[in-house]
Amino acid sequence: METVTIKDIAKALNISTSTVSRALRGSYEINAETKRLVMEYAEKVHYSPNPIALSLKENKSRAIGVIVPEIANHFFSQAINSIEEVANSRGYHVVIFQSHESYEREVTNIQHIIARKVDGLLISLSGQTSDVSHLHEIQRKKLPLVLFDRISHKIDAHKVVADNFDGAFKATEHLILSGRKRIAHITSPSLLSITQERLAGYRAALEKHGFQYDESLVKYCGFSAEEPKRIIEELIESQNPDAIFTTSDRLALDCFSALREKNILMPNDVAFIGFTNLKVAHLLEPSLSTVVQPAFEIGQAAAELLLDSIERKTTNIEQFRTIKIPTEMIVRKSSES
Amino acid sequence: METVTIKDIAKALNISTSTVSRALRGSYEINAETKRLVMEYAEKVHYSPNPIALSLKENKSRAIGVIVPEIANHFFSQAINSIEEVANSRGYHVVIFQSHESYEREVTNIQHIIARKVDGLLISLSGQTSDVSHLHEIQRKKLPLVLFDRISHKIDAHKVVADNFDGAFKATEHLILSGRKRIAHITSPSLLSITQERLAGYRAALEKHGFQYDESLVKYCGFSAEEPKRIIEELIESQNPDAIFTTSDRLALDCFSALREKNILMPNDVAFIGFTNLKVAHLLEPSLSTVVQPAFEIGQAAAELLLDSIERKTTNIEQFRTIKIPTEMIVRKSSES
DNA sequence: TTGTAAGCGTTATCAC
DNA sequence: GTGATAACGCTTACAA
Repeated sequence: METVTIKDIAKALNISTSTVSRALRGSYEINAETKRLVMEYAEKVHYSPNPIALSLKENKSRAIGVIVPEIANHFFSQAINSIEEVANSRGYHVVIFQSHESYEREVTNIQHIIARKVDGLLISLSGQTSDVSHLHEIQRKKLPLVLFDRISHKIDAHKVVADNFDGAFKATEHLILSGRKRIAHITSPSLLSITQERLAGYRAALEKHGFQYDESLVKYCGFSAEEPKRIIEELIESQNPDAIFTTSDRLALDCFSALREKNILMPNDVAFIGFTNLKVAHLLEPSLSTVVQPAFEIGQAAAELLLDSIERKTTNIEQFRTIKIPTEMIVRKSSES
Repeated sequence: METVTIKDIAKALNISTSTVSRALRGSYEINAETKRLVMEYAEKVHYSPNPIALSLKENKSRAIGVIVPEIANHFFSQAINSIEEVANSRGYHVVIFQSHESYEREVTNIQHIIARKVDGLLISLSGQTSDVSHLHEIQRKKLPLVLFDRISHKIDAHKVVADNFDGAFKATEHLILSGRKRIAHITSPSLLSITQERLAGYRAALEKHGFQYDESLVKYCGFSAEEPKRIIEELIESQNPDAIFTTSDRLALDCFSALREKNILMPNDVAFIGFTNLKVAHLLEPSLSTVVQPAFEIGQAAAELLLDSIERKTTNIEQFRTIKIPTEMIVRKSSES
């Protein structure tokens, strides 16, 4: 990787490196002619400043770290999409890490991130994360931090989330209003903030309409390939729901698969709604109404919040913000049975 | 972002920075006691070396750049997944860029990448990319480069691809053997290497079985939201295919949608096969046989090739390799009409 | 075994 | 208006 440095330019032009530097960054105290000369030569040899040297000098890397449970998950890849967009437009680069839903790997990632000297960190917690001392460590080091989507209440920091309560409320109410009585809720691990918020929305809707909350209709699923399948089959068999409200593409698909196998028809036998991202959702199953996860908006807001936080000099007496992105419900005609 | 440096340790222990450095990196020419002291203190104050300083010194960043058309695409996010895994396990970080299928943005990304001083680059070309002088520029700078999936024949470099010819051949033959006569092929922009390879496989299978290649059954689609929809509808209407072989999740979904709207049944009226990634594929439509895109394996092989190339000192007289990953065809019973 | 000093590429602070 | 010099954090000849 051959490179042209400021030194090479200085040597070639028989001037000092400081002059070159000044010319390049358009300092005013410089001879117009010298400046032109330098600029021309720099252009000619494709000079580009070494960002690593800059980083060392300024003690910042113009890179932000992003830790997500899994890249190959539509929600997170969409979020990363917008994060990348915002970051790039503001001159930052994005360094990606995956926790693979493992607390340990999340901690390791954090260590890497700290060592890497990124200027800030965006994180969505793993399904196993309960203890957040690794995040406190980040804050102790005064590294700007924004949690998004899967957050923790054990830490005071910037947060960006979907309005999961409202989304779940709307979803559940939709099922109720279309006449369903036994509305199952299949959701993510109970540890996660999104799980709790959605459960609360589900319960609130039930209560509003005079339904009794029935614990046996609620199932938490991990991220393995088999567990959801098993749990869902069990639920369908033993609880006989006439509607299902689920919280991810993955779980929705597993539900469809299970229903298909048992020859249970949607929307006749079972009405369905889910928090999903796939544009495919309604192709998959025309009766699938959806609460769209605002992945793009969450990533965008999180990245902007982080960059603002990085660039604000007076980072000390900073108020932590929590941004809640509204969700949109898309109701398919065919589910209005 | 407060930090402990080697200097702080030296000062605290009243020794020189070089001694600290030597102790830390376990140099042999050092007193065991001094070493212990340094190690202990470093541990205590959570010392971690500044990778930026290292980078500057060694002129390498231990980061690799990845340019993909779109992160929020299952194929690429899966590929990034394995790239991240390989890179991390070998002590590298992954910096992500998206071209958004735009040649211009690809060029800009390359400039960023070069400026960023990554140690190597993985790239999958945009749908608009024909000219590859930006890649030649990369090579001129002796920056290790691996093209994956969407490659170009205009450049001699390491490449990792799926066996698209074979996959397309198998897919087409499968449709032929199940009795189909008018097999449409809906595919990506004709510029792309994958498009050409798959088209060749499709043609070869037709020829083997004595079918005449019919241009009007082959349609190229861009990546906009509307174009594929329009093209597909037109094709179905005017050409009356009894089978469709398509080359991406996106296109498969658009086909399903179009067929549904026209009340054309699968697999009775139309048999279907596609290059897809979604595990969902067969849930979507039980008749969908699939040639699985080996995204994970491609990413893995590409990352390994790149890192080997980076770490091999004698990068000069290096043979360029092309790795072809086999594809697997998954045939659903119900498509054997 | 340890310390001194130079150097990686850049900019800021002094002189001149 | 320009040039020398120090500094960012670290490693490594070279001296001691």
